[in-house]
Amino acid sequence: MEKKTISPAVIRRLPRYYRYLGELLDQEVEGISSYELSKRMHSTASQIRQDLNNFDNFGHLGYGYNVKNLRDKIGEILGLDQSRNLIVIGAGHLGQAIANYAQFERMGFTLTGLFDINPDLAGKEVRGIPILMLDDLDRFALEHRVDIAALTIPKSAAQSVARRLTGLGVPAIWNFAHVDLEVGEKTVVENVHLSDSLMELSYNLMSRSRDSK
Amino acid sequence: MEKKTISPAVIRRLPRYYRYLGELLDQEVEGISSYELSKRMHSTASQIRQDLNNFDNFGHLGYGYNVKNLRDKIGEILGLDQSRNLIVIGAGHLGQAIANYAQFERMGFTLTGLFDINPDLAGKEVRGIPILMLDDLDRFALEHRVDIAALTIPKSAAQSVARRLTGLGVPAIWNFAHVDLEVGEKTVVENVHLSDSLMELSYNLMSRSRDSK
DNA sequence: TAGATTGTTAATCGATTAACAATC
DNA sequence: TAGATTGTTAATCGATTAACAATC
Repeated sequence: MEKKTISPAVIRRLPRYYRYLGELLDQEVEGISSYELSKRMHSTASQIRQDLNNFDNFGHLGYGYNVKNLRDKIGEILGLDQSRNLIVIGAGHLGQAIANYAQFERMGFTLTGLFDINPDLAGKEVRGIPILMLDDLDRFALEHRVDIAALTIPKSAAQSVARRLTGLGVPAIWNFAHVDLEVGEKTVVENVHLSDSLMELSYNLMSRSRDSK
Repeated sequence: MEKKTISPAVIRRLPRYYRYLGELLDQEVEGISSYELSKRMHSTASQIRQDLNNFDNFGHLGYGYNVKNLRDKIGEILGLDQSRNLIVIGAGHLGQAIANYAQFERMGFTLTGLFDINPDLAGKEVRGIPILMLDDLDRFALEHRVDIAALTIPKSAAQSVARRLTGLGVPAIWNFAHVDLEVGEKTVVENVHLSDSLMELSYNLMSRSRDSK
């Protein structure tokens, strides 16, 4: 159905294009050349043209790209035109931060469930969604379609919950626990390893002070 | 002082090595070969040897690598042997999640301040650290050394706070707002763009269902 | 010792940058 | 039209994988 496969390096850049094109849209910019966009994004015109040519030919010779068309197309490629049900497992601060992040709804994600093991939280609502006990997960998953489960639980619990989720047929896990989950090939896992990110920051901070000496 | 420069691709992998070596240490594994480690990490022995040879020669012929030595060395390269003061700006759920994450202290990061603009939060404590008002930031920064500021505030406020931080001489920003901050070259910025991460997940979910057809 | 495993060079693969003919 | 800007090919750069002599 789709033509050529798009390289991982390009995929990683697509959300960033999407974000910048959204800003341009807010600023009511209708069209932009690869060169102008590259200046804004601190990228290169060459890379932008290479990237965008992975899908359809959207540019207009002598004019550039239509911001709205291009953004819609990228959104489509990223699957943002689909609607996805998201549950959050772990209703601590991190879980609630994600649950509260209304922005996600704009990208087609709907929070449909929130789970924890702490009985004190049972019934408490976040944006109209009651916190359920983890024991209810199986029943919930049978009654509702779950596309993505965000895992905001300690790493000790993450692997077993992940296994349970794949068993229930949940196709994608957004993993915030500091472990690499071992799941079958068919399950999509996206990791957000905050400690890794902080370590990279730490390294850059080190080499910065080294350079300035 | 340090020999050759280490490539970005290697740097990005170091935190992951650090994590796996920590697990091995917990399991009281003393030594491991590049081949064994590659199986655990779903990587290749060749890449591991290439990566580790960026710093000192740590391997022992016919034996492999000493887990403890190697982990310490990687920690040192990442700067985890230094102690760093961290402040969190934005005491919402995300900010509190980070403030509460005790694990960071093990890597040499100490939470020293927590700021918000909501007067209702003034004086409330998180792990013994009182929430201060953003107005107090300048005075605080003059009185205490701040190495890293985590920005867990809406994107509309992020750029101006970032400018303020750099003005105060804060060398590094851990940015959770969904904008790319425009700061001087000397400031280290590490971005955690959750929406980008979710979009990448969405893409992978799309292509998964495409493949299985 | 003999088997195991490194460090390192060479080969391959992928990603980025440069260049320019085509054309709106 | 003439200037601007694309799509795309070729050149360069960087990262990964393969191979193997050196040696504990």
